[in-house]
This record gives sequence, C-alpha cells and structure tokens, in this order.
Amino acid sequence: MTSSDSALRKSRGRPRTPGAEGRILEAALEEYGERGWAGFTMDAVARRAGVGKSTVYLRWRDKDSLLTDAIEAHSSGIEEVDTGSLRSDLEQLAANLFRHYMDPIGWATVRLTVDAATASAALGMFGQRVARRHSESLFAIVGRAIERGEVPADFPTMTLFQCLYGAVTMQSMTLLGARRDLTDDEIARRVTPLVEFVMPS
Amino acid sequence: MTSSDSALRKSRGRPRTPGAEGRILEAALEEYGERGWAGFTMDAVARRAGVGKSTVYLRWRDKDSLLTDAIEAHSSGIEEVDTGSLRSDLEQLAANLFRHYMDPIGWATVRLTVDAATASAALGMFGQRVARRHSESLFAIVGRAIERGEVPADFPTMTLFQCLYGAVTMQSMTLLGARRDLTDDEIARRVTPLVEFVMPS
Amino acid sequence: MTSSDSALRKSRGRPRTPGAEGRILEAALEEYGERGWAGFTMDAVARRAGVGKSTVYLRWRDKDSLLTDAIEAHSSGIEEVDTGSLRSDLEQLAANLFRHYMDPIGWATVRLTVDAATASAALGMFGQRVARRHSESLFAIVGRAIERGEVPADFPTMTLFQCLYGAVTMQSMTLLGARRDLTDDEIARRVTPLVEFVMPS
Amino acid sequence: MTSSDSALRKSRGRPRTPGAEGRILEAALEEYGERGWAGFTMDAVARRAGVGKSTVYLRWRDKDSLLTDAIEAHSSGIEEVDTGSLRSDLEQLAANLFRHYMDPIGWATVRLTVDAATASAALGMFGQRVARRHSESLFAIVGRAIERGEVPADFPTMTLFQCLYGAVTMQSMTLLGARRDLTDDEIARRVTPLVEFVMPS
DNA sequence: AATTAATCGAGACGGTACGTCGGGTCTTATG
DNA sequence: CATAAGACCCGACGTACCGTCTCGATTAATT
Repeated sequence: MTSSDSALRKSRGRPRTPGAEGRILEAALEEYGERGWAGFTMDAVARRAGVGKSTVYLRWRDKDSLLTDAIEAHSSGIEEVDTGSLRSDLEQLAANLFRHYMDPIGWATVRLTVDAATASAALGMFGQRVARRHSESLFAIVGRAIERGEVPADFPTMTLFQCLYGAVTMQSMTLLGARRDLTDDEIARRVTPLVEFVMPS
Repeated sequence: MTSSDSALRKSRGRPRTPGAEGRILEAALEEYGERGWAGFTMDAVARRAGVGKSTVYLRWRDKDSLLTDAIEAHSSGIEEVDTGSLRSDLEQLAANLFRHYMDPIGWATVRLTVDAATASAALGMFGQRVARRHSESLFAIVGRAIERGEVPADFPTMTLFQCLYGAVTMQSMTLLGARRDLTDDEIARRVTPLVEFVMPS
Repeated sequence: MTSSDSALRKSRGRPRTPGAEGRILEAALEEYGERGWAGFTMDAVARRAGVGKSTVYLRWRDKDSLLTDAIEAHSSGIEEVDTGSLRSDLEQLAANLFRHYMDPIGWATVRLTVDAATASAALGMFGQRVARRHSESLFAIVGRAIERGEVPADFPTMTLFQCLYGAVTMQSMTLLGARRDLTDDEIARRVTPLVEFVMPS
Repeated sequence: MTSSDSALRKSRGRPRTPGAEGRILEAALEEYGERGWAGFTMDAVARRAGVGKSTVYLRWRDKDSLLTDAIEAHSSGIEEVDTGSLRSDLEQLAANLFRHYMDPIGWATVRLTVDAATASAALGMFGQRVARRHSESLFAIVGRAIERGEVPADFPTMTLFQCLYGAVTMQSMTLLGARRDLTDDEIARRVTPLVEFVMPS
C-alpha cells in the first residue's frame, strides 16, 4: 500500500533490503501486542526490527500507516468453514470471529476500522477493505446453501452478515477488557442463540 | 465518576468554580469534534474553556478520563420511541441510532467503547455502561410488545439488541469517512431490511 | 591532496568519471558559500554536483577533507607583490590579504584553520600549510629588502608576519558580518597605520 | 542575551527555576570540553544539567545560541595585569592570552568569533563584544603607561592591540592541535620577541 | 478582622516520542 | 572489477504534549 510503487523499477543503487519490510511489520505487531496503542513507539519498532528509523519512514509515512498496514497484513481474514450445513457453518464462522477478536491484534482490526470511520482522509478505506474480505467468507457459505436449496436464491446475505458480525462485535465490546480467554465452550454458548435468532430452524 | 465525590463536603477554602466543569466538558467535545483523537490535547481544551490546566486535572485524572466523561455525558442515549407497534418502534430506534452515529461525538462513543475493550484498566467498564443504557430503550419497547402480545414473553431481547445495534454499527463503520450526511430517506432504506430480517412480518 | 594518488594507474575496471572531481569541488565551494558551515552537507554537495554520495566518499575521506581541499584549492594564496620598497610591498600585501578575507571562501580559510586548531586529528596540518604558503610571500619581500639593505639580515620576519597577518585577521573578525564590501580606499586607510606601526619610517 | 527579557515581569505562572540557567550553561561547557563540537549534544547537556530538553529550549533558541552564551559567559576576559612597566605588562597580558587559548573553551571564543564573522545574522555582534572586552585590559595598561610618561599620549593603542593579539592568535592557530600544553617557559619564549618587536626597548 | 485552606489562571518543569535529516557504510547494477 | 547510485544504520535535531509543580491571586468558612 505504501511500499510497492512499481514492480518494474530499474532500481539503480542499493536495492531495499528484502527482509526489512516483513521484519518491521512483525516487530510492529509484537510491540502493539505487548504495549498497546499507548506504548506503541516507532523507535521501539525500529529497534526490535534491527533497523534504522529512516528505513521505517522510507516505507511508511507515519505511525498510523505502519500500524494499519501491519494489522491489515496480519488479519488475513477468518478461516473458511464448510461443514455441509448452513447453520453449523454460521456457528463455526461466528465462533472463529469471536476467537479472532480474543487476539489483541484481531481486535485491533476493529479499533482501526472505527478510527478509519472517524478520520476522513488518514486511514482511507480501511473499513471497506476489511468488511469485504470478511463478508466474502459468508457469501461463499450462503452461496453453497443456496445451491443446496437450504435458503432461497434472493436471501439477504449482506443483512445476515451485518447482523451476525455486528452481534459478535457488540458482545466483544462489552466483554473484552474484563476477560479475553473464553473457552470454546463459552464461545459456543454465546454463538448458538445468535445463529438460532438470525436463522431460525 | 471522577468529579462528583460527595455533595456533603464541608469545604473550607475556595469552592470550585461552578461553571468550570461544564465548560471543560463542552470544550473537550468541541476539540474532539474538530481535531479528532490525534489532535485532542489537554492544553487546547483548557485554553478553549478559559481555564488553567490544573483546574482540569483537579477534576479528571487524565486525558482518557476527561474524554470518556465528556462523551458519555453528551451521548445521553437514544431518544425513546413508542409508536404502538414493535416493528415501527424498532425502525425508529434503529434510525435514531443511525443518526446518533452520524454525529462525530455519537460515533466517538463507539470509538471509546472499542478502546475500552482493549486497554484493560484505563477506561474501565465504559462499554458495559453504554450498552446497558442503550439496551434499556429496547427492553422497554419489547416489554410493551410482550404486553400487547406481539411477541412471546421469553423473547430473546438481548440477542435482538446485539443484532440490531451490531448491524447498524457495522454499516456505520464502512459508511463513515466516505460520507456522514445521510438523509432520513436513505437511513430508512438502510434500516427497513434490517428490521424485516430480525423481525419477519 | 586526498584524491590524486598517482596518475599512472593501470586502471583496471571502470575509469573514474573525468569531470567529477572538479564538479564536486565546485559544488562544495558553492554550497559552503551559500549555506555556511552549518548548512554544508555532503548530500547537498553530491546532489548539486549531480553525483552519488559514494562518488564523493570515494575521493574524500570525510566532510572535513572535502571542504579543506575545496577551500585550499581555491585559496591559491595571496598574489605576489614587488614594488621595489619594503613599506609599500607590505601595504600591498596587507591590502591583498584584506581583500582575500572579503571573499567568503577566502575567509573560510581562517575558519578552517581555527577548526583545525581545535580538532586534534581531523583537519591535520591545515593551519601550518596555509601559514607556510602565506608566509612565503612575506619572506620573499623581506628577502629582497635585506638585499637592498633596507633592513638588517637578522630581521625577525616571522614575527612581522604574525603581527601583520594577525592584525589584519583581527580587524576582519570584528568587521565581517557587519559589512564585507570595503573599497580599496577604506582598506588602505586600515592598512597604512598597521604598516607604519610595525615598520616605523 | 536570550533570557533576560526584563526584570519587571509581572510573572504570572510558575517562575523559572533560578538555578537552571546556570546549571545548563555549566553543563554545556563541560560537555563541550569533554566531547568537542562534534560530540556536543543538547540531549546530553539537558541530562547533565538534570533538566528537561524543553527547559533548555525555553531559554535558548538552538544549539548555537546555547554554546555561544555558554562560552561568552565563561570567557570572562583575560586577567588584569599591572606590574608597573609597560613592557612587562604587555608580556604578562600576551602570556595570559596564550594560556587562555590553551584552554579548549578559551579557544572556542576565537572559533565563534570567526563563525560570527561569516554568518551575518546568527551570532550577531559576538566578535565586537569579545574584542571590546579584551581590548579594555590593554587600554588600561597603556593608559597607565601614558600617565607614567613611557609612551606619548597619542600612542596607537588599537593598532598595538590588533598586532599583539593577532600575533598570539596566529601562533595559536598553527600551534594548537599539535600540542596544547605549553609550559610558562615556552610561552615566555614565544611572547618576548613579540613584545620586543611591537615595543622596541 | 484576621486567619486558614482550597481553588483559580498561568505557565515552567522533567520526560518521552515524534518525524526529519545528516554522516559515513554497504550492496547492488553498470560500464 | 572499480565506479556510481542510493538504501542502510545510527543518532541528534527541534517540536509538541503529558501530567506535575509552583507561583500569586481569589474566595469562603473558621477563628
């Protein structure tokens, strides 16, 4: 996003150190995970990545850009699920999202999305990108359900997406901070009524 | 939360300037609205409120506390609705929430809730408080619907709350930044299918 | 100085770009003249010379070396004088030195000499070299005066040199900054009493 | 210079810490003495003075200003001499100046003067101030000599000043770097012929 | 009335991080 | 295979803000 420029650079002079980009992103995530936003420092990231600060600023405009990229790169999306039935697919998906949010970096995606929705220019279309990537999983699931005839072809998938993801996100909002170490069982107990509600059997 | 303490102070010495508290909260909101989180500084708040920094720090522990209080005080909750029918009550409520989010300070509530869910100690139970206050409106609505016999007594109100509010929040996440000036008509077009989905006619 | 090495390189590999050396020296002088010591940067010199930084560092050890060479190369010494009489020779010489100091780069010689006297190793014997070159003119003048019998053979030329050059330098120190555009007349008015003092008629 | 402003400040707000100014100047000198110009760091000065960087920058515009002030404050002038005879007064004075230059900070005065003569605005009239202060000693000496009848009343003191100080400065330029630990004897050997030259017995 | 104590506006304080920039080194592709 | 281009590491720059502190000036309640 910030770095690529063009693949076909003639590139005179010393080429950019190959590993650097990745090491910096990784260091950024680790720092963010350990210290949180408040304690997230460019100097610390550079030091941890074994890299000069200028090397970081050569690739990212500022702190926000780096953190955004780092988190977006990491939050590669929820794992696909395909259990054969719509209901259990949804339960799995919701549970996966829940687990994703338990991870500080997973939750950071939400944080950045909310920030992006505030600051007009800075964080750009971060929210849209994340939403699209996440919704794709759900569209795949519903697509298969339509093929199987479980739901009609004009099923309002997007609305389902908003309700299901929204509900999980809302739960996480009030839950996290207090505790972020739910067992699979507890997650299931929270997810099942949700799916039952949006997709009554 | 931070300020009140107790009304029955004997209070020797000069009493606190009456208007100060309010002026500071107001200034905080204005600053936050204009400059966003990044540009939100205590110095600016104090200056705008025409108050010394110590006067601010005498009342609020730190920046987070002030901003939290300011936003919580402003976001006094969604207006009650009572149209006589559950469906239109829900549509009204969702539309109100939507409008609430269009306001930068309304949206800030979400931002803080998300932050609060990250930083363990700092922002405390902000999320819970907000959720409780918002959910009360919904419980009132559903309560009346139960009395009218529109829904069974064991209706999963909390789940409805999470889905409805979650969905509106999700929409706002991907919408805002791009544009935050939806007409009532556009809001209705977004809200109706949501309510139809969670509460099929 | 730093660069030449030897002309008779067998020169395997790519030969050095012919113009580079000169362009760099010139760029160095221009930069130094425009921005002064504080604003004198290797990057700027390289950029102005249309050359990579390594091209510069291949020829000069460091910033000091480059600047030293650039200035020493330019400041090719005070023009010789030979009017036939010691007094007027001295007046001419002192006036020439004065004019030399009016030129920013001429004055830079002094600056570097002083720097050289501070930093032990870095600038090496710059001071001595400059002093020797300048004093040679004077020794020539006094040599002729001795031959003409104007002064005794054991005349303390070195002391005269120090007094005359020192006095002109001192005047320049307090003069420059204020104005560096003395007319020949003003220079004469400053020089004459000096020579009268060190060489009473 | 930078700080004074006015004695009659109404002085609202916390007054500036009294000792700070002095501690900073002292720390600056020590740092400069130990590390030289290249290693002279604002951070280090602040740390050594036990002071925040902002406290330094509140008083001095930038690095140059601080160092200038520090050196000017320290270089409080050459000690007065009064031996009863002009010649030995001059020898003493020249020797004192020599010793002053042996001290890195004493020599720094020269460096700054030369810089000041280059950069028009930055260092202001530093050269003039230094020259005036130093010349006052000499004027006192010559004044007494005139009273004693050793020299005529119209003696060109300023020219003497320029020659004597200039000569000592010139010697130091070519001497320093090599070695800056002359014994009193060596100093005397360098000074005597100088005085003999400008003031023949 | 004099004393006491809390609060006020103002702003300096010690820190810490920011994003920039320069020095000198190192790694490529180029000629 | 020496040279040239420019990315690299390092660390200082000067700025901004945090939350604390120290002033002198109010402003009641208590002596």
